[in-house]
Amino acid sequence: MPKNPTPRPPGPAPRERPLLDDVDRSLVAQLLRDGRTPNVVLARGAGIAESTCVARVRSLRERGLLAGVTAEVDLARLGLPVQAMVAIRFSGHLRADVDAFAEEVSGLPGVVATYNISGTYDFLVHVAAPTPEHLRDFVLDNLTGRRGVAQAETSLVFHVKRGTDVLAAAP
Amino acid sequence: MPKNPTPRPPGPAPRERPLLDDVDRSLVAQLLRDGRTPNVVLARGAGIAESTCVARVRSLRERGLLAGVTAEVDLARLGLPVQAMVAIRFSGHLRADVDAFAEEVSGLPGVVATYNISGTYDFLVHVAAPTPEHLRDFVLDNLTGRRGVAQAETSLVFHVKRGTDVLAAAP
DNA sequence: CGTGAAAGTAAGACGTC
DNA sequence: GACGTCTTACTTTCACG
Repeated sequence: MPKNPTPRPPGPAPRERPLLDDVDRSLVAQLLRDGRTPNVVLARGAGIAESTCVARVRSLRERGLLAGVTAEVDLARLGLPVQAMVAIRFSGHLRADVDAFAEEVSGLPGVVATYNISGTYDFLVHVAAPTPEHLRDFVLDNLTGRRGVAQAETSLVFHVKRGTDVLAAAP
Repeated sequence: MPKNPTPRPPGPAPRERPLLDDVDRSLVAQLLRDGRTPNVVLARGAGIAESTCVARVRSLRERGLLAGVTAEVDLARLGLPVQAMVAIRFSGHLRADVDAFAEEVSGLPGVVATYNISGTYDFLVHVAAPTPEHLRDFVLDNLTGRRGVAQAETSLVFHVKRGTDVLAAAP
């Protein structure tokens, strides 16, 4: 493992330089639209040679900017037509309880994602279930009853639409 | 285009048969973990021949079970360290306003996803911004001021953890 | 429908500028 | 760092069980 030239002390946002030039930006944008975009197309789109493109993408991966690639599935057609966002509020806010929550809940069947948030609620749990009954059971069995959980408010998710231009907000 | 043997009349959930056998399940699960999993590995994992695997995956795509493949990015490292979930409540609930909301908002820079939900709020907008100031501007400029929007409650997103076993809930 | 083997295509490593 | 070429590995097509 190559050690970083600047060991960057613990801090929130790595805000040194452009960090991403126009080429990187183009590559990330393309891979965001289609994670299986072939290297040739990637290279043409960014205006660089194929071999250079391989190197750039690898660099992006090694620097952690590109985390991974995942398939997008239609949960309804997979037999999970009932989706919900469950807002969770903690009572004691014990550090141990809060920390364990996301970790444990993310591994439960049907959990799409867990959001640790500020405000009225502490967590949002995005779940998918085969039927409303399954959803109810999931909430009662896995969320409401959990240590430290004070309240759970369930909202049905009618539709999810992914953003198409997230990157445009990056400096 | 091959026409469907069963034109399936308008209805909510396609709940005919297994719809997915064990092979399909294995393929989807693998592609969920890594959308770039090579066909060879996919085939071995599912216990089928490579050519069969190609056919199965294509079938899953054509049936709409596999929608697409997208790269996972580290928003913070991309210069968007401030994430928020903005809960939106509508006033009049005009069909036109509600319909247009998700469509338009999803295209705005910084928007990760838009959730149309039931309950106290009508929408959740997941956004990413470079700084808290940018977030504030985004909410005021693009959400609060929008036609039909009565209230917007912003919660910072500290951490997002994707579920690791969504499929296990499928029947 | 599933399979094996051959043809077509893309990805990754190397030497050079 | 970026490039072009070459080797390797993967995907895909096809005739067949």
